[in-house]
Amino acid sequence: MKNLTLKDIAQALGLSITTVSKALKDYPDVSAKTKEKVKAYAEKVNFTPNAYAAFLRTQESKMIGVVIPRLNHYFFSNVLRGIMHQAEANNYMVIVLSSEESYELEKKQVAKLVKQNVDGILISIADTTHNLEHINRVNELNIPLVFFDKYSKLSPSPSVIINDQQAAYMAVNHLIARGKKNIAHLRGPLLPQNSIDRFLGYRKAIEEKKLTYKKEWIFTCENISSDDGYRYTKHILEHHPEVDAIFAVADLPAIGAIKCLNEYEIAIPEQMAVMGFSNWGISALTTPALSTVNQPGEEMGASAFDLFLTEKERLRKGENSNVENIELATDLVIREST
Amino acid sequence: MKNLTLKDIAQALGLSITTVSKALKDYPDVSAKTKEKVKAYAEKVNFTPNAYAAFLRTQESKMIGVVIPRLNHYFFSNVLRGIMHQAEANNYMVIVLSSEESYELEKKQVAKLVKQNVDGILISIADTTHNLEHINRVNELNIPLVFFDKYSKLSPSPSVIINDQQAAYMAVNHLIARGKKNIAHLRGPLLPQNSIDRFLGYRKAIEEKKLTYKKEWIFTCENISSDDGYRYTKHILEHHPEVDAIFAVADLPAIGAIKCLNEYEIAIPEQMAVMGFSNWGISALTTPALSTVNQPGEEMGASAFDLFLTEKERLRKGENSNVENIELATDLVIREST
DNA sequence: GTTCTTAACGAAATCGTTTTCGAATTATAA
DNA sequence: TTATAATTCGAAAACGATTTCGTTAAGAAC
Repeated sequence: MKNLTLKDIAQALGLSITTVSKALKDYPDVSAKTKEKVKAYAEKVNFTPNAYAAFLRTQESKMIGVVIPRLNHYFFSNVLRGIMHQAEANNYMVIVLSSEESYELEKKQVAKLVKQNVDGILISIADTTHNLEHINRVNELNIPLVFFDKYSKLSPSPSVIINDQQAAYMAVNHLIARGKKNIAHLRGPLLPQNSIDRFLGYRKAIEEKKLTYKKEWIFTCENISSDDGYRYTKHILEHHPEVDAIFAVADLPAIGAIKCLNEYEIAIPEQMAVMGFSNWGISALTTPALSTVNQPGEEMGASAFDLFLTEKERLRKGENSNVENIELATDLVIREST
Repeated sequence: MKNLTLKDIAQALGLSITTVSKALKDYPDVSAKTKEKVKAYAEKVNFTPNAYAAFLRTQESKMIGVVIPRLNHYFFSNVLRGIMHQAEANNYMVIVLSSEESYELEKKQVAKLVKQNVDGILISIADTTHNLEHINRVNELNIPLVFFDKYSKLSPSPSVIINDQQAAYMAVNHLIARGKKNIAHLRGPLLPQNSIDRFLGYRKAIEEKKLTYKKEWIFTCENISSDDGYRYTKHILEHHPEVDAIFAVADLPAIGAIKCLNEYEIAIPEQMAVMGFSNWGISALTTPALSTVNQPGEEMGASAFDLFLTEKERLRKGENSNVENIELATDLVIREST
């Protein structure tokens, strides 16, 4: 019942440990006959080599670490799913750690993964991460690192992201096409690139169509929470009655906005349209259902893992080739709120 | 920059590997002076022993495996948070795997964890798990295993759960106290214990207060999805107009119910009250906000990890003492829907 | 001076796998 | 028949930490 070792197989078959090991790895200096015999037996007793012992020789742990800003976050759950699915297909185990959107914790988690000798790190950096020393240290150690979704332009590591600016641009254009003229924006915190890009996409659409752009219509959701959305929407209703649409940096603030509008009995989308971003599972369940931008989470996770594999290969054979940066397509999900 | 070894420290300090190792682990046969010296140096160069090499000797991987039915599930995310927090405090790494509510996949994931030599397994079994051979195999291998939330009465492993029956009983009593007399129940699948218990709590409350109990008012949500809730609520409106309250097995079906009621412009809670179960983050954001039962997710995770530690200790020194089963308290969260 | 304790340290075996390098056997060529 | 090459296998040395069991040296007891 206990986990078997090469030694057990060798004894059972009257071979040496060496030969058994080589047979299982298709070394050319093992006869076809013994290979067959060994493989058949290994299959029968469900043998898999001890990962820890193997690591000691190969220095490959067959584990990757993933650092995400939050665990209970619909989008990141989907990304994780994609990562794990791909990892499984390639015989990797996944260690998931959360930075809780804290730079300090993020540093610790990365250090922990390095100490664990993971073969690579996939990371979506925290909103508060302003310094990339911890990432650079990973690079110096030649450990493959891949960004997904929230990256930093300060590091040359490969990444898989969406074009946030263009996605936001499309979303706001959709509001404009619906006849909205005074569009407020609930933006994200100042640091992360995607919150900047979504804001830029918003402004580009507004300016291109020569609509009113007002600083007073921009609100910063520090926590990207529904509460942020609720509070700012109330403020908009009370102080900026001319606003006829809200574009939020994420679904959660958008849902908070809808909650507020419902309480004030404002007709959605006639009096006020609301647009979210991310397409969380719940966004289809609000009344009215929320229009939003679909982010392909699982696809992003799978791509991130694939990028890790190519990056690992790249590092193995010198630094000649260039790192890859993948941009995934998004699409608008039009529901009842616009 | 590379990860240091005992050898490096030994050379730097002019000691043997043995002494360095023993100094770091406070062996009594090392002088206080050298202990100081070694510890100070190890601290300075940020040394931590290689986990893989250590495993080979001690057979302790300092990793635990967690199997949950779904990744993007608010409640389980919270449980995970609790587990990870406690694991971190005790220097354990966590491998998370999802069974996707499939018995077959659950078996595979457990087998994978065993092959990885995890020190223990925390598991919440899938709705479709009807056979506990895979769990029993883990027990036979003397690997500590702990159930959380969804357990099975067929295995003697320790568990941390809530009293589903009592929680449901309290929830339905609250509906009754609000003057509701014809209460329908959107129950979960037939197999998992907690869906059975919530149903039993519902029936107990109904029968105790001599209210009408009708089989036609019980609906089985196979996927515990919002869609289930939406569909059955529509059915109730069309075929059972006398029903004045709905008690759902979980928040998702309850939110589907609210969505449906809003579309039909049924007044909530006057014409129809709705009660959920779990207190998901979104349940506060619906219009009207959903009343529900709060499940202490993080606490459950932390307790599950603690149970793992005591179970490990129990196994280490023979099977004399009894396994522990912890029951956490729940509480009603009354919002606008009741 | 001899014997015995005790304190402080190290040599070496071990965990299970990988891989290098030789040895042994067989087949081929001269 | 002998020399050479090809084929198939195994011995042994890593990887890095842990732990058993000795060894050495200093001090205590006689």
